[in-house]
This record gives sequence, structure tokens and C-alpha cells, in this order.
Amino acid sequence: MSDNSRGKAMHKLTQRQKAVLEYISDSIHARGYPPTLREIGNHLGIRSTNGVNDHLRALERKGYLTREDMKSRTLRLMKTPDGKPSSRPPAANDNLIEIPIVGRVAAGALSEAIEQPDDTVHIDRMLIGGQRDVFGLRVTGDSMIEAGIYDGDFVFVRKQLTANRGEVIIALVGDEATCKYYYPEREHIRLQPANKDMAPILIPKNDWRSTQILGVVVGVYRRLH
Amino acid sequence: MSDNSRGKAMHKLTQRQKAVLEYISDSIHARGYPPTLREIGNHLGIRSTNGVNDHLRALERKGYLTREDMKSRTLRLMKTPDGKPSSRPPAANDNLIEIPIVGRVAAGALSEAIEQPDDTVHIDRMLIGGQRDVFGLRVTGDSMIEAGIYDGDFVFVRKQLTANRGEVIIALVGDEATCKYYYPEREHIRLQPANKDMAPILIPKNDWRSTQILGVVVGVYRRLH
DNA sequence: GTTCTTCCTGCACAGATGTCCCCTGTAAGA
DNA sequence: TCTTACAGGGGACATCTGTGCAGGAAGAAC
Repeated sequence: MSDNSRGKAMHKLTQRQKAVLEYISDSIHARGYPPTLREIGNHLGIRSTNGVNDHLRALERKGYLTREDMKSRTLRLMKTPDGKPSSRPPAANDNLIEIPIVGRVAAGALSEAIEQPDDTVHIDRMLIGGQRDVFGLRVTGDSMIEAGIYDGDFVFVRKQLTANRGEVIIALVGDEATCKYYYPEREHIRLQPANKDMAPILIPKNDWRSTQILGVVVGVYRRLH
Repeated sequence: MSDNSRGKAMHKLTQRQKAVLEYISDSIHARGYPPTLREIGNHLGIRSTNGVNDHLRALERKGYLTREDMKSRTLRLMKTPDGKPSSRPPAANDNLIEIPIVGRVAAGALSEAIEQPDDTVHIDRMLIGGQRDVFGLRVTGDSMIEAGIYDGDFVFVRKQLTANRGEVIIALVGDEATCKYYYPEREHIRLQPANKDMAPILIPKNDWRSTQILGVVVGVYRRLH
């Protein structure tokens, strides 16, 4: 046994093997359970269970899946066709966070708005830095264009009542949620737009309630095209 | 048949039924596939497959799971024991797309880069407009700051070889992928930065190969904080 | 009491499913 | 040329696995 290409080498898949792997993955995600040999064969036009088994053995040998002897539907994916470790069910859930997109946000109504969101999106934790208690908001207006936040952008906001100087926050001014830089100063809180044509909003510290900060912006998304 | 508590009433589970449901759920999450009748019986100390089947029938009747006739391991959870809809995998998957984040992109090597991505992220289809063939790229440099695309931003790119005038594209210039506005003109292709301090890149149409367009930017994401 | 439902035992059986063996053929390497 | 990996066909076979029938015991509901 010369076995020259073993070790932790990246075994590449053939087109056919890839198709098999993809069908297994699809089946698991769409139905919640893996397919049988015959289901795989049926889907790919392979009439012999042995033909399918050949592919499964190859995939097993290359480390893309494991299975248990003599048990039906016990396929488990180990890697995606790209070679990424694919403990998909855990991975998909662990790395994702469901974020409510709230439409209008009125005073005190943030939690209500989050409880009954118009919509939700799923975001990879990687993109929001593993934060918790995040909600999404659609930006209206051009007050932050110099910070690269445009009209229509989505901002993802970590819910918190305090912020550090200079952070981009969502604050409640009157009955409206607004996106600004946060600059606490001696006499007042300055909410600074990133737009030289717009003036800062100054709120005397007397009038300021801590509940007016809804959160800190941790991500911005813009659709183009 | 009086059947007084039917309708869409919330059917409560017995202790035993709950245990069965929990074992099924555990099995799916821990192993990736549902158990068989005998596995359930074995785990709960039920020696008769029929005893187990009784529970499954009860759970089915009460709407907590479904299964397919004469197929092994085809249990599907519909509700958690609390009564919450538990269609986690379907919901999460239909709306999500897995996007490879490619690092370096050299001439002709885009598909390879996508096949072996350094990383992938999951993006809600809603955010990229239901596009297919999308990959992600980290932006380097300030050439698009006036378009709100900053150094370090992620751009999501729909793979295509053509573009419309004025779109933000990723093109291959030399051996490097670059993000610019696309302006085809009489004599040359103009790749226009969105930065008044930078000059456009002009490529004579003779030197231009269609493969130089890698795709059109459909989304931009920026982490803050 | 009578009738349900729940929760089992035990068992027979048919259909589903994985495994194994024997083949054919192609293509790439050594 | 010989070997190996790939991509199957066809089929026998043992085992898995769900289904169904015949009960039984305990408790609740009527």
C-alpha cells in the first residue's frame, strides 16, 4: 500500500459524488432526515443500489460523510463539497441569529415592536460579532451619509441603554427613532448627524432619559442594484 | 362520538408522550436523523414496538409530529412539547443562502476561489434579492467611499460576465479584483472609482476580455463598533 | 358498572433497506 | 501493460423496521 495522497490531504470530489452529497444535504434540510440508498439512486437515475453504495463508500473514504452499519438513513455529513466541516444542524443554528426588523419605533414601544416584528432576517453571527439582543431597522433620511449609512439601508442594532462617546446609536427623539453619533457633553447630549448640511440635535441633560437610547449600531447593510 | 375537545384546541401531552417527543428531538439534533420505533422503545424501556407506536399515533393525532407510511426514520417534529411550532430547519433553510467569502481572486481563479473558500457566511435571501451564484469579498481601499463602500466592508457579488452602465462591479484588473463603477465607452472601458481623489482606470477595448467582469455588487455589509 | 384512554407485552408479517457478489466499461497513472 | 479510481447494472439475501392483531392492567369519565 503506497497510499501516497492520504494524510489530511483534501480529497476532491467527482461531479457525481458531489451530486450525491448535495442530494443528501438537500434531503436532510428539506425533510429532516437523510435518504435511503434507493432514494438517492432514484433521484440521480442510478438503478443499482450498489452503484449508489459505491458513491457513498467513496464519500466515506474521503471523509465527507459517515454512516452506521446496517441502519437505514443514518448518513451524517462531515464536510460540504467545499471541504468545510459541515455539522450543519448545529452550525446552521449556532452561527445564525434571527433578527426582528422593526418598522416604527415609538416611545417605550421597542420591546413591543420586537415582539411583533413586521419581518425577520437571519444573520450570520460572524457579521454582527456574536452579539445578542440585536434588532434591525430601516434607515430613513440622509443624516448619516458621511458615515456610509444611506437612506434605505438596514442597520443592525444591539439593544442597550448606554453608549460610548462617538458610537453610532439609535435614539428616540420625540416619537421617532433616529440614527446619529452619540456625544454626551457637559450640559446636553449631542446627537450628531454625519451630514455637513444638518445640524446636531441637542438635548438638555434634564430632558434626557436613559431609555432614549435604544441601542448601538453594530452593522449596516445596503442592497444595491 | 361526542369529541368535545377537538378543533384546533391545544392538546396536552402526557408525561410519557412528552418523553417520547423529547427523545425524538434529541436524536435528531444529536445524530442528525430520527430514531426508529425500536430505538425509542429501547431508550424508554418499552419492549413492544406497538407500545411505541401507540405513543407516536397519539403524538401524530395531537399534531406534534408527522411521519410517512412504511418508511423508516421519517419522523418530523411539528411542535415542541410547549406547543411552539418547531419548523426550525425548513424556515431557516428556505430563506438562507450560503455564500463563500473569497480572499484573493486572481485571473481565472474565481471558481477555484469559490470552491475552496476561506470562509462562508449565511445571508437571508431577502437581503440579496433572491439572487443566485453570489459570493462575498472583503473590500480593500477607499476607492468607493463616495458610494458608501468603505475599507473592510463586505460586498456580495452576483457572478456574471456582463454589467449595465453605472453598476458597481467587481472586475479583474491585472491580477487583482477591484470594485468600481462600470462605464463602457467608445474606445475603452472606464472603471470609475467613487473617490474624487482617484482617477478612473481606462482599459482599451482591445485589451478587454469579457472574463474580466467577475460580477455585480448586490449588497454591502459593514461591521461597526 | 361501562366505556374510554393511556401504556404496555408479545408476536407475526410484509415491505424497506443495507450489504455483498459478480459483471461491464472508461479513463488516468505508473 | 497493469493497476487504480470511477460509474454503473443486476440480483440475492439478511436484517431492519413499520404495521397490525390479540390481549392486559390501571385509572378517569360517564
